[in-house]
Amino acid sequence: MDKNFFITTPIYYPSGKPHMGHAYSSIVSDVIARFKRLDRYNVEFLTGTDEHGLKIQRAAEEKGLDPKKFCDELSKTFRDLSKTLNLSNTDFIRTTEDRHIKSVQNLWKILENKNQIYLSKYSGWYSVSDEAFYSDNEIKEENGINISSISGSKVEWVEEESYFFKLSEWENKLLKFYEENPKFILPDTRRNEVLSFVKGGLKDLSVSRKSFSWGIKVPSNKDHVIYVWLDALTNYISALNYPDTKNNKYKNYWPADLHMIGKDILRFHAVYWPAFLLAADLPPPKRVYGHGWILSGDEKMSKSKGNILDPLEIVDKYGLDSLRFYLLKEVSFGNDGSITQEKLESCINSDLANNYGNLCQRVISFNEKNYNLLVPDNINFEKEDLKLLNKVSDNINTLRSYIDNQELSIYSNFIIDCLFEANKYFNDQEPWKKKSDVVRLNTIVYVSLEIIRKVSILLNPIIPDTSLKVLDIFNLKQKDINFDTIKDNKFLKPNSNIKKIGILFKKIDKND
RNA sequence: GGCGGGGUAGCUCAGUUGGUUAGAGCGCGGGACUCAUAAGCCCGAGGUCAGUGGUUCGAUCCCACUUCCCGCUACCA
Repeated sequence: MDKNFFITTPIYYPSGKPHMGHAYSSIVSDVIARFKRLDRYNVEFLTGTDEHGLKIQRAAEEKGLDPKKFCDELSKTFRDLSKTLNLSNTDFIRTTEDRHIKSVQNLWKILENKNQIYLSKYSGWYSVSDEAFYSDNEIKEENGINISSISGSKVEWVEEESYFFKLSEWENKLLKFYEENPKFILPDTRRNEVLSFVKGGLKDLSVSRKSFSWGIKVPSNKDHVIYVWLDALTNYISALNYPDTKNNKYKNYWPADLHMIGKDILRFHAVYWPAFLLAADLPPPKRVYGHGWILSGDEKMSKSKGNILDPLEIVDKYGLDSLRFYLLKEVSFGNDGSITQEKLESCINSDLANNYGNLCQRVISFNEKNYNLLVPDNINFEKEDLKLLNKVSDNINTLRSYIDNQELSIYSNFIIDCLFEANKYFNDQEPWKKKSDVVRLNTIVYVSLEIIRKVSILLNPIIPDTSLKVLDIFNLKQKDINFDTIKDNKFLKPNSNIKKIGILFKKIDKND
């Protein structure tokens, strides 16, 4: 039986350039996607851009560009980001694509036919830059213009006809759904927030706009465009060829296993999205995970504070795998985390250079001097050898459960722990003193090579480039990198050739 | 205001279904070694586990109150 897994990142609004938050959502999703592939799942991994709305329309007008042309440029920077971050996404969806427009309009018609959408009127203070409505008491006047007292951005009074989705009808059905699916929203603290929000009562949701035109037209009324969430969220099924629910992609991959998102868009994914789907008689996704934010030091990154760490600059300066590793290992997953150059440098030096890099270096170099780059033959495992190797082999299911519960920090720390033990093993066994005991010496070197192989496979989802570089010294190909070979304590063929290895991670001199 | 989460070593965080000496990494001090990117290994210093009171033979872990931080939400208007 085929094992299928569908994971998504949010689709990103391309009105600014990609920032660390985008990079983080994408990288953690990629780690999970890659892990599931190691475990021989067919993985569909979706990312993309959300391109409609007044903000984009106005920005395009200012530049005198056709909005679609404008979006082509913006979307490309996010497509490029996927490449820069070495994402293994299998698709990249844009909300301006025909497949998506068709999908959204179809979902709309179904909701309309099921009497879930009605025409009424909306009024309120609207901020274009925040894309949010504010109530009267959230507005103040400054220098003769009205601004939001929350965000400080300019607001305008909007009064217009709008279609509404009958969200209020879904309160109890959603609560029942949450109860029956206790792990639908993770982490638990986010789940609590959603629950108390829904229990507080749901109002019908405005799902169309007349005030601008850059969007997907309401099928039955060309004066309206479909408003943001009903448009954007639907991307997850558009990419599976919805409304054709009989095709293999949809059949294999929906409902999605995991929507990975930032905590700021949790409500839309955990309340509106399942309500839309239930209302259309479609199954909701299996899980929504709202991860934390990456702060610069202990502050939110912002232009005014000048503390923005651009992911592209970081990758350029420190290398992609260093950034990926840092975000996985150093951020307690689910909580907010922070990144600074100092912490990143310290992480690179301790974990990647001294611990992992140096382990590879010392073992390969020892092998070269004593075995001329051949895997030792004539070995005999003793207790301490098996203890080290089985630390990985015996814990495959535990590792699977870490990933399936999005316990990414625990997964990362398990690997670090293996590295410490491997270094300690090599130290304690003192192979440089065992040259007269040939079988023992063979075994120590063999075990050391094996543990490097195993750990490098575990690291593959996190630092794919470096992992492949290390596994290449054993002449392993992609097909050898999976959870079947990882269990094997004698995967390496005696007397086979291995390759020399260069410096994996250069130490960073703090005086630079 | 309501609800929720949290305050554990200099820093980042684990943990304890209540039970003799509370853990890891980084940083710091010392030691032995030499295969290695002056890396790795060993030892050590450092914590009244936010405060007060209670339950208990016994609380960092349970309860109450206080205080500080964060999130969600509401409203005073």
